[in-house]
Amino acid sequence: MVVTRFAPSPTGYLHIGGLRTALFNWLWAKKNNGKFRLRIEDTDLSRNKQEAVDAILKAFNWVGMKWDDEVVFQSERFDVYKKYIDELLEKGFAYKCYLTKEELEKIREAKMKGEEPPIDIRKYRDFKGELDKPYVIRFKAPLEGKICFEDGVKGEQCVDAKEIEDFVIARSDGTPTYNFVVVIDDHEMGMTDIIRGDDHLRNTFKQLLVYKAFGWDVPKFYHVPMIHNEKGAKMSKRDGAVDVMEYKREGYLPEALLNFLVRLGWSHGDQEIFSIEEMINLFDPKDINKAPSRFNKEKLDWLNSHYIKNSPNERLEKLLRDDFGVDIINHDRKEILIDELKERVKTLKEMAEEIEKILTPPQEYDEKAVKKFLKDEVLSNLREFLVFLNDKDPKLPPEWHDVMDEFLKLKGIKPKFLMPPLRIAMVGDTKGIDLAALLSVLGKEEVKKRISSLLAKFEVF
RNA sequence: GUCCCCAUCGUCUAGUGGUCUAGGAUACCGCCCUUUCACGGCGGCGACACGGGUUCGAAUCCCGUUGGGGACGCCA
Repeated sequence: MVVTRFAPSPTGYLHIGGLRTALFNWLWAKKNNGKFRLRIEDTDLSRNKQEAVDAILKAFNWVGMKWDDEVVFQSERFDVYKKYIDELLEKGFAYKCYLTKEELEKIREAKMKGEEPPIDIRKYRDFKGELDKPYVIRFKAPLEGKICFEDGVKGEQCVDAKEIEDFVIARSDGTPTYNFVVVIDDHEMGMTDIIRGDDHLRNTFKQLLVYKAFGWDVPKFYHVPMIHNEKGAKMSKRDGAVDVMEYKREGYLPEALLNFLVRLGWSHGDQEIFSIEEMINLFDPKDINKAPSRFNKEKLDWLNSHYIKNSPNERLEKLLRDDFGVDIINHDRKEILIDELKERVKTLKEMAEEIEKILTPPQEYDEKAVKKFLKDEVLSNLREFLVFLNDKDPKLPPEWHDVMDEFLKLKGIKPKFLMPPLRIAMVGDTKGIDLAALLSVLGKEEVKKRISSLLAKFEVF
């Protein structure tokens, strides 16, 4: 059985790049009728935050990716790790290192500058005694040879053993570190396939050594290139929306986000639109690209508008109410309103704004529009239309259309002397949904009110 | 600095030696539809980073250059 996982560290929110990695893992598990598991990597107690965990789980809920079994928290498994660390210590695969933080800092600085470190990081590798000083536990990495593995995306990956240092597996406070616990958990959780960002490629070699030390089977690795920002560099908070939930707040549908993300670094011929079912059926990590890709908001917008168009009105109404505080559930003409709007907006947020704009009487009138369309004779048209409306009772858009037509014929005037001004009276400018639909949504009384308001402001007696 | 990864339209990508005068999508531009703005329809602009090989033949294979990215923690 295929078992995959997503293993975020709780740092505040679910990152958009993390979501794509999670999606790939989830799809692959689903496709193979396997399991997709969640593990919170919170070994660094100083950074552990409960709200962060909640935020991540919430994001998963929003996009509808369900994980199997219970969520594993590494912070609750320290005794397990301790056992394995002791085992490595006993078998001579690991050792206590008494180097101080200051000494380590010097080594690190030298490495970054490309200089020879002043102190050998393996100083205590063969030290037999015990010192009454704080220590970390390091893994004894091989001194020579090559370490290799077959990456499912990038092919065979090798590194010279001397490139891999004796890495820390337990801190001086006894807590275990990432490269160690990942292996323990992936093994105990039965992981068969690991799809993760290629920023982990280097770590894989260290992890391989741990697998080997325990004699465990090594899962299949797939290292997927990162998502870059629109400038081509690693995405960071500076780039705006990196928090998945930000997309919810901005009015994106989860399936649009998922569709967008699945096509970032993965493709299936020319296909652009994928339902969740199609993604599951068609996804295969062997089709993941080797090159990093850039985040591209226009494409996301396009997908989102596609999914909005294809959403049932009822769903849209609920989202509008729950997420944007625009409640039109009881509005008589809500179907017309939603039908009109869903065809033209890119986001739910935009839709909510449009609804507000329509349902709220205009506070002001667009200057340019007024100048262009509200000539004196036009105002008298509006006044006459107001009267004309008295013994009419249009309800649906076609009826409103007929009423306007009739009026135009009766007066012998062109549409532009009635329609744009009418629209200005309704919403304050000349842009928006079909006029007949707009009038229908507002209803005759409101239409009259708004015409009167406009006349009151511009009519000169 | 060291090691590693990558390289097709602005962007996401198809493409695995001949069917490529390189396909799709998005963005952009134009036309049509339309009282308006959008949507939609149609059309257009637009790329194999460069230089060497290999081959009858290269976007596809090899080498180098350039460019971009990543890793180098008692973070994950």
